[in-house]
Amino acid sequence: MAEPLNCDGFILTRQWRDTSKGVALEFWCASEQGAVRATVSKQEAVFFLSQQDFSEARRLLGDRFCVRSRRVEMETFTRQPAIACYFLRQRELIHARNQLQAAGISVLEADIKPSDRFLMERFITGGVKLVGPVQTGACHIEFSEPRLQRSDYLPTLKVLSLDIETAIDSPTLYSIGLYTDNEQCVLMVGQGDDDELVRYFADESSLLLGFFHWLEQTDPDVIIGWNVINFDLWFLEKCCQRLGLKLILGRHEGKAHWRDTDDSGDRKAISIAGRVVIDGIDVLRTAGYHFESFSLQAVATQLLGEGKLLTGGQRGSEITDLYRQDKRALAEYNITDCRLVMDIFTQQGLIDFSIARAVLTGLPLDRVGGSVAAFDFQYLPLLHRAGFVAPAGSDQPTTASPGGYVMSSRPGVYNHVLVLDFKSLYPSIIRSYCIDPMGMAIALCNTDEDYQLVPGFSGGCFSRSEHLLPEIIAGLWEARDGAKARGDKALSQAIKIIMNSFYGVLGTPGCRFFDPRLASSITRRGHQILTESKTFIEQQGYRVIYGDTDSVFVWVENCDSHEQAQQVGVQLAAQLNTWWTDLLSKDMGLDSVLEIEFETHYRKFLMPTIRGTELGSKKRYAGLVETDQGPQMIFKGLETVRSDWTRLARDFQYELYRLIFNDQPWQDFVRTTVADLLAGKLDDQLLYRKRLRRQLADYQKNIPPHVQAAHKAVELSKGRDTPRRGDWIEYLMTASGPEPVAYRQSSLDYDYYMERQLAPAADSILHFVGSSFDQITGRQIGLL
DNA sequence: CTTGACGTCCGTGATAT
DNA sequence: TATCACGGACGTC
Repeated sequence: MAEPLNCDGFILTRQWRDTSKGVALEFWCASEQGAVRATVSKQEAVFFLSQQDFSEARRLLGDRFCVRSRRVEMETFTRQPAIACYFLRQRELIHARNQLQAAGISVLEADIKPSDRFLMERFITGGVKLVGPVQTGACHIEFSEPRLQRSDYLPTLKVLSLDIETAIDSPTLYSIGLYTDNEQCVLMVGQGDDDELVRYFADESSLLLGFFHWLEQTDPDVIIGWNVINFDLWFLEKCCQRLGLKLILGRHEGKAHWRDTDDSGDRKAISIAGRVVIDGIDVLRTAGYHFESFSLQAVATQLLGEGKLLTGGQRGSEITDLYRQDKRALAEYNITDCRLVMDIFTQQGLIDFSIARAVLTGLPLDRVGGSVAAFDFQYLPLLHRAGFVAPAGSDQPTTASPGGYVMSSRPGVYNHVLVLDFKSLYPSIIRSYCIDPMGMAIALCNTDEDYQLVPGFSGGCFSRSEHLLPEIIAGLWEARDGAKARGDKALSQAIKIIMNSFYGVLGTPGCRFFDPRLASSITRRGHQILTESKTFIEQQGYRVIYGDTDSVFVWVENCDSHEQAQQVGVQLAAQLNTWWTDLLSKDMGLDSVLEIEFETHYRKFLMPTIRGTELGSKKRYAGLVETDQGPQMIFKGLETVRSDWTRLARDFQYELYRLIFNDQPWQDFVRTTVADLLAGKLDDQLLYRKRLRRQLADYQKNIPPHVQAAHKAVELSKGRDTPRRGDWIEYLMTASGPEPVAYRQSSLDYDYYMERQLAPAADSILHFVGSSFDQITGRQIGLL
């Protein structure tokens, strides 16, 4: 029986499908009352044409190419009247779109999925108020034809951390670890007495069926894991195919649907009705975390200070040994990995981060990437209400627009260097200079000579009063300030990423609003702002020794105290802000939201030269800052922070810089390091680690060292150890060239390490103290 | 399916000397 | 044997 209900929910999944009566939409939500399914049927599919193209379309396809059409109160970006064309089903829309596009007609907004259009036009980005009749009796709440409205509701999601264990060399499933806040268990293939942790199943089929049953009973909203889609779930999919089962992971017996997200088929996406799958690696990347290795072991160690129960290269065979000899121990290992993933999510607030991102962008909770889609979701509904239809976007080859401005640097070792940087430069340019796709369309079509435009670059210009993007950015900016004030780092970070991506998409042809004039009007304005800021600072009597995109590095030459340097920094920032505000106001009548901040004071600073020249380097420097915890070294771009350099070189450079920055003797340290290296005391620091960025066979033009090592690994393991794309190659440099660490045959080439690792790591700084690695070590006899 | 430009460094392999 | 252009990896913003 049906009774009316009013309920707040949060959209987990969205789907559309064609039916005989029109397009049906299905939304699964999480709510206080449990899972909710809302079905909305009889929706029309829609795209737009300019009036002129509409006439052409009718000539091509006949009067009835769509079920109805309507002149709407909207214009194209070339200010032609727009016609909305409606279809009973999405497949008919797609058919018409393909025919029209083949005839060269611009079909507008034909790529928006019906479910997304439904949500975006209602500004529903996550939270939703559902009002309508519900069916009771099911294990979830079933809304039929409800009204959906945006709501600010934030859910508490039920999370399952999942991890499977398998044989290493055959597609055999051993166990599935399942970890929620309320229950932890391991389902395992084998004989044994069930206990509080482990439940045994006779074979893989019964284990999988047991898992599906467990999932239905536990009914989580979110499944998390580590590479969980491409490894765990894909492995289970393969098992199911082999055993003639269906992978039932969704609510209401929903089968998993798979989609390739790249050409190679290496990366897949999964969609499951009513549940979202969030991968720990993806969400950390999205949130801007960076780790040298994203292995669970490495990340858990860094974030939680604890690691897995089994580590190291022999893990695969250890798992098989455990499976044969000690299933209870394997279960402990399995559930530990589940717990580590859960702990990482909890500690770092990754579920809250995902929710915040979904709310801000309108993207599904589990969507990876999606900057272009996020822009559409925010922009299109506002654009429509402002009376415009979005352009079609083109795949024409385009003129490139420049990126950030990187100054040439003045190399040297300095005592006091200040870094001032513009806070969210590109977003603040968009706001201050009214950068907006619609605003540019309006300005370019304008014929009134007295109309006051905001000039851009590369032929771009903008309406002073009619724009959308500056307001969108301003809204995000305000939300970010709020998040910062509340100490909500995840949300603040999420907003920062989204603000920047809204600039990024305008510069990529994948975005329908792409236009080099838009991108250039942002980046070239950035060049101007940086260059003129430099001039201003130099007029105040300071040298600018470097700058990159949104920052300037200021040398305070005559300075003898930390306090004095700080004062200069604060003062310069204030002066620049006033100066820019006045300039925008006087010259262009604009309200500046540009804001430069005094960010860092380096007590010691090194700007290296390009190796083997006297030219200043870019994107590489180091310095010493005073913090509450004492002095701290900062390295950017140098060997110390590069994962493709050996531990030897990285630690050596760090320590050498530390000594020199602290005016301590360093010569003995260099000599000792060399002596230790030659004595074989540092052999554990000589490993090179590089990623195979492509398939082994694709390295044709030349064979770099790590690829040579990979080939040797294949050969020496008789093909059992064949590195694949994306794998790390670990190798050592030996008398016979690079050799994989696991199959090394020749002796280590210490000379090579001295010449190619220690010397370059040291010379960048020794250059400025009038010395060199060779001079200290006496490795080469001069010719004089 | 889809933010990117800019930059350094090492090593390879071709070419000139 | 020296020089050069390019491929490849990884970093900064």
